[in-house]
Amino acid sequence: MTATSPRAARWERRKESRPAELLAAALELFVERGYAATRLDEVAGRAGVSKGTLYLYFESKEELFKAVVRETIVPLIDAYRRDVEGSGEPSAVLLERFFRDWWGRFGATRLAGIAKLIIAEAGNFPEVARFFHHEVIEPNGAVLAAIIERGVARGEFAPVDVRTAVHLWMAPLVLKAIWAHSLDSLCPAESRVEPEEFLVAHTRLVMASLRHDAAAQRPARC
Amino acid sequence: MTATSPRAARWERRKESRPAELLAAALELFVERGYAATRLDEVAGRAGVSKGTLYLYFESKEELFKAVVRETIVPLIDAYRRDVEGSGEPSAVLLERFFRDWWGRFGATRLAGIAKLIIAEAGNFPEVARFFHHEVIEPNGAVLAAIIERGVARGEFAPVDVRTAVHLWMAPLVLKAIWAHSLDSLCPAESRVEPEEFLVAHTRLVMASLRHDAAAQRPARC
Amino acid sequence: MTATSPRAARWERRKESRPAELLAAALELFVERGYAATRLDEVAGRAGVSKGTLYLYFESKEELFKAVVRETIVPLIDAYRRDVEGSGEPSAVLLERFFRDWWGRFGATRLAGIAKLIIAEAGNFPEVARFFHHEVIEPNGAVLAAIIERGVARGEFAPVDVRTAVHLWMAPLVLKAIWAHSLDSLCPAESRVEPEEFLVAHTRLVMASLRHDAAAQRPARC
Amino acid sequence: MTATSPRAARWERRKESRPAELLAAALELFVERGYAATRLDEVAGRAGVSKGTLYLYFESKEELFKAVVRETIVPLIDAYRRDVEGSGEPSAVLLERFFRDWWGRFGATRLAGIAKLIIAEAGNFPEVARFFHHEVIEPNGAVLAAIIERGVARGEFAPVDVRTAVHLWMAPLVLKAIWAHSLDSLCPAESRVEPEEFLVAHTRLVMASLRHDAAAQRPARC
DNA sequence: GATGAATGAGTCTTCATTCAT
DNA sequence: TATGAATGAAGACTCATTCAT
Repeated sequence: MTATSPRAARWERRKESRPAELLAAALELFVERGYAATRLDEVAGRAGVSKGTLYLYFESKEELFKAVVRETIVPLIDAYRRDVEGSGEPSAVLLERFFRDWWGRFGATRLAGIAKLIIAEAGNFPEVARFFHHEVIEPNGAVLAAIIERGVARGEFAPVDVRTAVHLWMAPLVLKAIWAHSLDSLCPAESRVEPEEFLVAHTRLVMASLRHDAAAQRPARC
Repeated sequence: MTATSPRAARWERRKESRPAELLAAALELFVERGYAATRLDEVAGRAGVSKGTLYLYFESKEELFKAVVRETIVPLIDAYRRDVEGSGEPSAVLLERFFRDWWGRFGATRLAGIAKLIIAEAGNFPEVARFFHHEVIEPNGAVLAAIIERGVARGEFAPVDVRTAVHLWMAPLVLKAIWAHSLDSLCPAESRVEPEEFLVAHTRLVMASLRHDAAAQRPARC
Repeated sequence: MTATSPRAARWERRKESRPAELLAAALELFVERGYAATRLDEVAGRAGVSKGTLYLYFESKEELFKAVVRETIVPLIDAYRRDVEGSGEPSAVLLERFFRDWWGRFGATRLAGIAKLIIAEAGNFPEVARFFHHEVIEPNGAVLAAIIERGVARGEFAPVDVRTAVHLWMAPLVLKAIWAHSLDSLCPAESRVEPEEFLVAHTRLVMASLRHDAAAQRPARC
Repeated sequence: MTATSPRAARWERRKESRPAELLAAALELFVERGYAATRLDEVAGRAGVSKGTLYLYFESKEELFKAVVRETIVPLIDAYRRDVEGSGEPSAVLLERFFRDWWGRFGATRLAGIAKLIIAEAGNFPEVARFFHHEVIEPNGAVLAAIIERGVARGEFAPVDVRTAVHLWMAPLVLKAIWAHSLDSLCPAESRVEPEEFLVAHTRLVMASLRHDAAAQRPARC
């Protein structure tokens, strides 16, 4: 059990030497096809080793799957935790940066694939889903919540229900990230929206709702 | 198994109702476990028939899968199309009703499960994913786009990029719907947000962004 | 058990009412595809009845198979037996007529298909093969043997080993008959020989060997 | 299972020899039972491997079948082609040797089983049947035809219709060969004729027909 | 460590057979 | 009698896992 996360006993990291290529290949295929439809033969093939070699590093397909999730997530989370720090800037700036960072750090990375994978496999691997929720979703939500609370406390934002806001504000980014690993590659390009454009619009949307007069909650002209 | 008739349990002729029962059982399992991890044995079992009976109605597992998607979607879409009509009401009312209807019609129904399933299986069944995109996502987006354009044209809404807005505004509802079929059932209840509450907050968020002064696109206090 | 054949106890005929269409359809398919590859569904379909109806007349696929063999063979054999009678004609005439009759009665009829079928299924249905041997091959050979013996006894034919001659002389006709149900339909027509032509040549071949001077057994010029 | 090596019985690596062992086992069973009635389990069992191992070497049952046909035939044909050469001997000697060689090379070998198999499965595998016709039957017929033509050209044989003669003269040997794989093993030994005896009689029959005076085509005493 | 041939439990699929109608 | 929906045992095929090399 590593020292970084005393919470999840079952999710300890093992040999550091474990070939990253195997995990990378497995990640790609699991994301692309799902757990059951991914064949270890192909994972091995894509990593350039023989099938038997996989078993030198992972006890079973299921352990490989868990390792992929764990090893992909943990470094991201660890790095993330180091970065989230207060500052004297306006909360709106923090918020805007939070969204932009999230996209750069998570939405546009392999974590997005993991998210899709976990949504797909939650029913088959509840424990993995819970791990993901606990290690990724909750901490991330906590950071966003802290920014919101800071903004409200400092009178910068209109008061909101924080828990709801966290869900509501994350959703577009999360869905966009997931989408990139499923339908986007299959659908006509002209119906897609560029991430940057999407990100800007999303930020604008959130910001608009935070203005104090927005709290009046009346749509225009009504 | 379904105790609708007092006849013999083991052997029953029900050609009429069989396909629907099989599709319902298959839908549940496909959504819960994904395509590959769903055993036809179990589908049959859940529908109260033997494995062989499945093959009287569906040529193969893949055909069953496609039928599940098609038969679940088409009636919903058909009903939906009949309902989408103009009116003299303010666009904001239309919009609000659109979101609420969407949730009632799609988000809270089995279509949400299908959506999750298709996201998960897009890589394995690209044509099914395309079908879904073409039959569900696009038409739905078109309706929302029409409402937005109407609002803008009538001067009720501030001008927006319609395509982006459609994606942005649908995302929270869609993700909420998908979530209900994956992580929600596994995660602590206290971290969840009630759909009604979420819907209200979402509507408020969108409405705020539509006020003409919101179009100034400056976050509060900045 | 019918009176016509007291030998084969297990091969008794049953209900006369048994639809001939079923047997005819089954015969065609069994000959064409073999026992295992023939589906009862298709037999029923070709006979224009439902699958269940087959079971009103035959206890199982195997019984159907045996019935096909039995019912096809027995009438032919019965008719055959009535025809084989002595006469004052030269043995060569008898022999020639025997070959021609055999072809007309057997070689060009469905019996040829049965022969092919039994050769193919002998390993799986040894009992059926034995029945065929006993009811068809042996009696037929006996008739030919009688003709040969008559010819030799009357000094018309050079002496031969009767058992060998029977096999040797029947073989071309039998193979030709079998061929008609397997390779002939698939192979280029120009490589085929017309039955009539073949029959004539075969008769000539046999006749040549029966001339007394042929018994010298020296090929030409040697 | 094959006790060639003293190593572990259950687990053995023999990539080199496996295919041949599998083909041999498959040949036996296909010939004995036909295609459909042969279980891959049994093929594997007879070859001393597990079912899955078959699939390391052959993609499917059908491919195995085709491989059996191809691999059994091709070497025989190849060897055969190398042997067929002219000589200064009398054509009658060539002809006699042809029959005897054919029996030794084909009639008494596994090719006879293949022939039976193909006759039985022609309807289900027409392309295999065509392959057999093209690769075996036709070339073999061509060799025999060449001998006949040579004999006629040199005035050694009476003129005959070559195509008919080829069919007619091959038939007894072919049927005898086929018979060995179907009815012969089931029928009383006393009704059988030894191959050697049969071969001699057959040769004699053909030779008799080739004498110039036989060409008169009148049966004895007629 | 690395390999890949071998294994066999598990799935999809077929089809002979049954039986309520 | 006739039907055809339903059954379930059996067979082709897959693939995670093992292990001799």
